[in-house]
Amino acid sequence: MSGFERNLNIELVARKAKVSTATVSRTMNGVGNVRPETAKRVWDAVRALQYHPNASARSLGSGRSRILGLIISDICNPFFPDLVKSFEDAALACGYEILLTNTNYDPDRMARCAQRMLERRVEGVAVMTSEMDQKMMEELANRSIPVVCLDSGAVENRISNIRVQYPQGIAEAIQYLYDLGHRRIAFLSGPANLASARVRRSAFLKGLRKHHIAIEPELIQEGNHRIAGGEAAAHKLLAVSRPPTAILASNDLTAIGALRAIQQRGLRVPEDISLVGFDDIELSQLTGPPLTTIQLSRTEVGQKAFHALLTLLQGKSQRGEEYPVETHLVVRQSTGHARSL
Amino acid sequence: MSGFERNLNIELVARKAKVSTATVSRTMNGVGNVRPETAKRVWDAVRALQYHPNASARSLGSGRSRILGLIISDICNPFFPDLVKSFEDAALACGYEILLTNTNYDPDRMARCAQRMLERRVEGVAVMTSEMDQKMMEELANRSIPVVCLDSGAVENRISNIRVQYPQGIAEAIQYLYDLGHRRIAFLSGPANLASARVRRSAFLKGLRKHHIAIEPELIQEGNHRIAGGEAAAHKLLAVSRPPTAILASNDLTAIGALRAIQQRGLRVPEDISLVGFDDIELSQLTGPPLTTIQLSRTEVGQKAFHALLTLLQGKSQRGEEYPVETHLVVRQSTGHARSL
DNA sequence: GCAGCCGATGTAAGCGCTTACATCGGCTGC
DNA sequence: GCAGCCGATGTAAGCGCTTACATCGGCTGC
Repeated sequence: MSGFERNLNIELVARKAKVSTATVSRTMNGVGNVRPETAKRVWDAVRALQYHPNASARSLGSGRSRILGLIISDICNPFFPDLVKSFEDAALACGYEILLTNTNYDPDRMARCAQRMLERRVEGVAVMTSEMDQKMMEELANRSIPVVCLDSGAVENRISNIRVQYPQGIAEAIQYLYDLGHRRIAFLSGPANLASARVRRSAFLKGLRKHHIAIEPELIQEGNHRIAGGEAAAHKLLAVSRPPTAILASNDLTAIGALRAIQQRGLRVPEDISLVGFDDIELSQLTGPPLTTIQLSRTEVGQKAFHALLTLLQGKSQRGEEYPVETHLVVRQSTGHARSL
Repeated sequence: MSGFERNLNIELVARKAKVSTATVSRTMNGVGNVRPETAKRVWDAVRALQYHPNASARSLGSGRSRILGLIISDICNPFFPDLVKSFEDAALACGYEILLTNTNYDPDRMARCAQRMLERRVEGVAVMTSEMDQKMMEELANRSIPVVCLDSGAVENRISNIRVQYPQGIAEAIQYLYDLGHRRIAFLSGPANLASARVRRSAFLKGLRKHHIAIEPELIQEGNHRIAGGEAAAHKLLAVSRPPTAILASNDLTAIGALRAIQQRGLRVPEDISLVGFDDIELSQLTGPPLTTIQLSRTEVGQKAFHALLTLLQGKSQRGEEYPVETHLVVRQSTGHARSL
C-alpha cells in the first residue's frame, strides 16, 4: 500500500523467503531443481512484496534480450495493424517481447529504427517495409541477428523472406475480367520506388501479355497507395480518348480513390466500369459498391514472419528460407460484364 | 564487415579512443565537460567499431529506463493507430522509447500488460483503454509511476486524465437534428460495461431532455462498437412500431453497421432516415453516403496524453490534471430534414 | 610566486540480475 | 559400511553501463 523501503530487488525477496538470490532466480525462471516447499516460500515472498524482476538486469545478466524487432512503415496504413497484431500475439505466446518501430517511409527514420533495434539487442528483426537500409542489414549480419524481410531480394544466411504471390492473384483477376469481356484493362500502380508496387505492376503486365492484350502506356497511371493518389490517377485514366472498361488498382486505397473519381464523373461501378482492388483491407467491404479485390492475408504474413524468425533463431537452419503467401481474387460487387461498346 | 571479436562494449571503444570508459560515456551522453579533440577521438572509435550502447546496461546503470508505456485495447480498432502514432512521435522527439501493449479487451491480458510495464520499469504509463486494472493502479502508485488515463475517474496524485468532451459534440448533434425537424431520435449505444460508452449514452439522454423530447426505451439499443453489432442493433430499432427518423450512434463503426441495416431494408439515408456517427474515423468519409459524425481528434488525444505524462514526469505538478479534448459535429451527407410523417 | 580553483579525465563501485562452480547431505548399490 | 552420485542450495563473478569521487595540471588573481 505505502511506498517501498528503497529498492525492491531480488535480494529483498531472497531475504524474505530465507533463500539465496540464486534460488529465487531459479524458481522464477523454472530452471534447475527447486524443492516444492522452497518454491512456495519464494512465490509467497514475490507476491507479498509485489516483486517484478527488472527486465534490464535480466537481459544484462543472461545476455539475452528476448526482444524481437518489428519494423513497419506506418501503423496508420490499414495494411499493418493486422500484421502487427498477429506477429505480436505469436511472439508473446513464445515469450518474446516486441519492439515496434515505424519508418514513416523516411530513410532517416529507418536508420533511427535500426539503431534502436541494435541498442536494445533484439534477437531478430522482421522488416515489413520495402525501404531496406543497406547499412542496417550489414550491421545486423555482423552481429548474427536473423532477419525476415517482406518481398525483398534473395534469401541469404540468416535472412528469410516472406514472398507474397502477387502474380497469382493478379492473374486470377485478369482472367476473371477477361471472361467478363473486358479487353481494355487499366492499371493504377503504386509508387515506382516501392518494390512491392513494382512487382504488382510487372505481374499485371505479364497477365495482359498472356491474353495477348496490347499494353497501352496511357492505361497505366501511377498512384501513391493512398486514396487521394488513386483518385488523381483515375481521373487521368478517365480523361483519355478511349477509357478503359476495367481498372485494376495496386492496392485498395488506390481503388477507393478511383471509385470516387469514377462516381464524380457520373459513371457507375460496375455498370460503366469494373474496378478491382488489392489487399482486401476491411474497408473494401464497406464501400458502395463493395470492392472486388485480391486478398492478401496480413494475419498470415505476420504469423509467417514470426515463425520464419523463430526457425532462424532456433538454428534449425542457418540458411534462410522463402515463405510464400498466396493471394486470391475475392469477387464482390465492383466488377461486372464489359459494357458493350 | 566480418564478425566481431567477442563483445563490442564501451571498454573496446575506450581502448580504441585511448580514453577511459567514463569519458566515452560522457561524450556519448553529452554530459560533463569533454575536450573537443577527445570527443572526436571517441566518436571516431564509435563509428569505426559500429558501436551501439547496450540499452539494458544503460538503464541498469543509470536507474532510468527512458521508456513510457502505452496501453491500448486493440491496434486493429481504427480508433487507435492515429493515437499511437501521435503519442509515439511526441515521445520519440523527447528521447523516450515506448512500450506498446494491447489488452484485447481482456482483463487477464491487461494484467499481463501491466506486468510487462513493471518489469521494464517504465517511467510513466498512458492507459488509453477503459478496462482499468485496480491492482495495476495500486502497483504503479506504490512505485510512484505517473499515469494518464482516458475518460477515467478522478484526478489524483500522479494521475492525470484526458477528458473527452462528449456532451459538447452530442449536444451539437442533437441540436442539429432538432433543427432539421427530427423528434424521434434513436441512440445506438456502445457496450454498457465500457465507461466511455456510458458517458456518451448519458450525454445523449441529457441532450434529449434539453429539448423536452421524451425518452423511449425502445429507441435505445445496445451495440458493441463494431460494425456487426451496430447492424443488429439497428435492425431492432427499425422493427419497432414507430421507427425513429434519426439515429445517433455511439461510434462510427456502429453507425456504419446501422447504415448497412437501413439500406438492407430498402430505406435511404438521409431521405428516409438520418444517421450520425461518433469519432470521425477515416472510414466515415468513405461510406455511401459519407457520414455526418462527431469528430474526436485521436491525434490530439495522443499528444495530450504524452504531454500530460511529461508534465507529471518533470514534477512540475505532483497533482494530476484534467486535459479536455473537444468534440464537434462534422456535417456530411448522412443527415437531412426529417421526413414529414 | 603561490594558493586555490576549475576543467578534463580516470578509478572503481554499484545497478539487479544470471549462472558456473562449490558445497553439502542423504540415499543407492555393492 | 562406505564410495559415489545426485538433488538442493549457496557463493560470487560477471554482464555493460553510469556516476560519485579522486586526481592532476594549468591558469588566475593577489
